[in-house]
Amino acid sequence: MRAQDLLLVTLREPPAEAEIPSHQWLVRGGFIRRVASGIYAYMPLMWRVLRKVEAIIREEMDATGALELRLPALQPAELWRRSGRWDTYTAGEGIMFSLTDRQGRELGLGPTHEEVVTSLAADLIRSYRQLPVSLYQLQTKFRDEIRPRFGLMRGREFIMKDAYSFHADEEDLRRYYGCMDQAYRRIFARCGLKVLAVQADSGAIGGGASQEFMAVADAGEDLVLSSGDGRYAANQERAQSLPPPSAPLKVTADQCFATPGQTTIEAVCAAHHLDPTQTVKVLLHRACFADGPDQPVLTALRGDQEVNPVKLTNTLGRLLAERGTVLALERLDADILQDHGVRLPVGFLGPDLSDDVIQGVPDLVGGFLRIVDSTAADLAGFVCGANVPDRHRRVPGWPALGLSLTRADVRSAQPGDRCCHDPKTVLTATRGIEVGHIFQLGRKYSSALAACFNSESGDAEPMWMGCYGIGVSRLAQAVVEQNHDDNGMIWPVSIAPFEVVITVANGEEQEQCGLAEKLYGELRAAGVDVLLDDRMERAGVKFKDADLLGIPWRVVVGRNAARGHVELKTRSEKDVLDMDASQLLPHLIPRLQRQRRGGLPEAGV
RNA sequence: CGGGGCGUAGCGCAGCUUGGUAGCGCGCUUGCUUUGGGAGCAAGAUGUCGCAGGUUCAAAUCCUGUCGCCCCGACCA
Repeated sequence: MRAQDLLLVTLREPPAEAEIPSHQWLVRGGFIRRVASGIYAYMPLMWRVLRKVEAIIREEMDATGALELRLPALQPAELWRRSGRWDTYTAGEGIMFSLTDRQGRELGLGPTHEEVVTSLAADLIRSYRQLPVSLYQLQTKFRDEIRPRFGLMRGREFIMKDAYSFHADEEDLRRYYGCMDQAYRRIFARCGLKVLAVQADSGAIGGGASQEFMAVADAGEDLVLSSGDGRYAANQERAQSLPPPSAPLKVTADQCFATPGQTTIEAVCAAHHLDPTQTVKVLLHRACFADGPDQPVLTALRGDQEVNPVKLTNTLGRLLAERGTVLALERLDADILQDHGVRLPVGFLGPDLSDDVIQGVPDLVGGFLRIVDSTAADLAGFVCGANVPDRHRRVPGWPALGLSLTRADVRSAQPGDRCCHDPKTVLTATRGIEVGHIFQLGRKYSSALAACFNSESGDAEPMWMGCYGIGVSRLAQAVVEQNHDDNGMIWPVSIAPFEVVITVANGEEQEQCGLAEKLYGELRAAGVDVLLDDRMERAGVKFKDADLLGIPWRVVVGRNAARGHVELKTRSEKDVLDMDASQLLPHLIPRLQRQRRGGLPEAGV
């Protein structure tokens, strides 16, 4: 490709819309252009990168025996009603774009494809002899994100590789899940991406075990907690740890005491010589369901701990399984309660807060579901609010409160906490970009959509399913986020838009042009992805652009062209190698061949 | 949706407080010079000042509404 023909438009200044480096560089380099919020055009350079990423994914997926296909983006509501996800995905907090056609039929633009693929599997798979089957596609997905952000990182339209596997039993599902784990590690390594595999929450997709692949980056939206010994890593949403030990507190009698204006744990502790681990704090939430009024929830935690909303939501989903999926978990807003005549002694709440206080609040039904985190439940004696303004209470132990409580782990693990597997190591925090997520779905979708097969014994059984996603466009941007400097992007050879750029220092010098053309032809003949910068620009402009675009190898045909010499330089190193033009290919080709393998260990070298 | 901010030339911005000829830098076009790290000089083109109402002799500027976008919080590849 010649730069003349590339419609190369680079920007000298970072665009105002871009916040993080990878977004700025991609826009400045002319790789992407914003069309609307969260909607981007992939320009020719970006498209070349994406196609290379997709090729790597195809190779590795095919190697696991998966079959590529293409499912429709436009999907009937009926299918989603059968899995029970239509309402949760379109109503209120829903993430699916939906529409009605001219006959009044409801349709959705696919944010994911479990329903479609499962119903196909139900149609096609009759016998255990056909299993296992793994299907995948590379496709544009649509999600009505509340807040699109960071260019391709969180778009409303993005490219995703999604795969779905079907198995006769759980053991085979586990086996294939392990295969996918390995395939994913190879894919990311080949793309030059540093990732952490971490235990994850399954979220709206549901199911059993799941693992996320996190590209390490400060701009990442997720917090990963990992142990120094490499034996444990988890998304904070899911992470478990040993809480710091509590300071013992001897409470001989149940008694109230005055805490005027002391509405925070810190204030109470400071005024009464207490440690936060000797206190219990209370949080009030409402859990929203599709089928009616909200469930009030009271959560008690040890004073030094923070609630983990994901864990709490999951706990509520289990306890209230008959009400379906928890659509949302919201803090009970004291101001709103006050509008309905409910006066809460905020700052002085205790676990035994009476159900009476919320009677008459619209959209709330019944009394509190009371959850106590293990950190609080383990306290023998503690201090908590007395449910009366300006008063707290010493409690000799939970039996003294006479409550019906559900014990659960709903606290957030924190960096610095001791690890469960080895109390001598502590958790440290890393930020990460979720580039892949693999799930063992189990039989949730196959049961709902009657995707059954006849087993060896002749019984009809729902298939065991797994699903496996990679954010393709997000991955490409994550690579830039991990690989850039003050001058621009630094692509790994394996997914670079071009492997080599030939920069003609002075386009008016016949000798330079002639030699550059000759090398361009030779490199192309050798199967190298090469860009010839033949633009009528000054050398400085071409050097700046070559750096900005991040092409890994640069050949400069300049002042030494007269004696048949060229310069070879990599994007990431400063050193320049001056060599006879005839040496260029013998020197470059073997190195390129190695680098095309990405970060994989070299075989047979 | 809640909170904060911004819409002025292709890009980045000033002008708005105090209403009166729409500006700067980069980019673009032409010419000359220059030619190894975003060149210099000269000449030039480019705007329904987001949109709609209102106030006014007069609105980019003041008022009302509306749309779009960005940032901080709850969702996800």
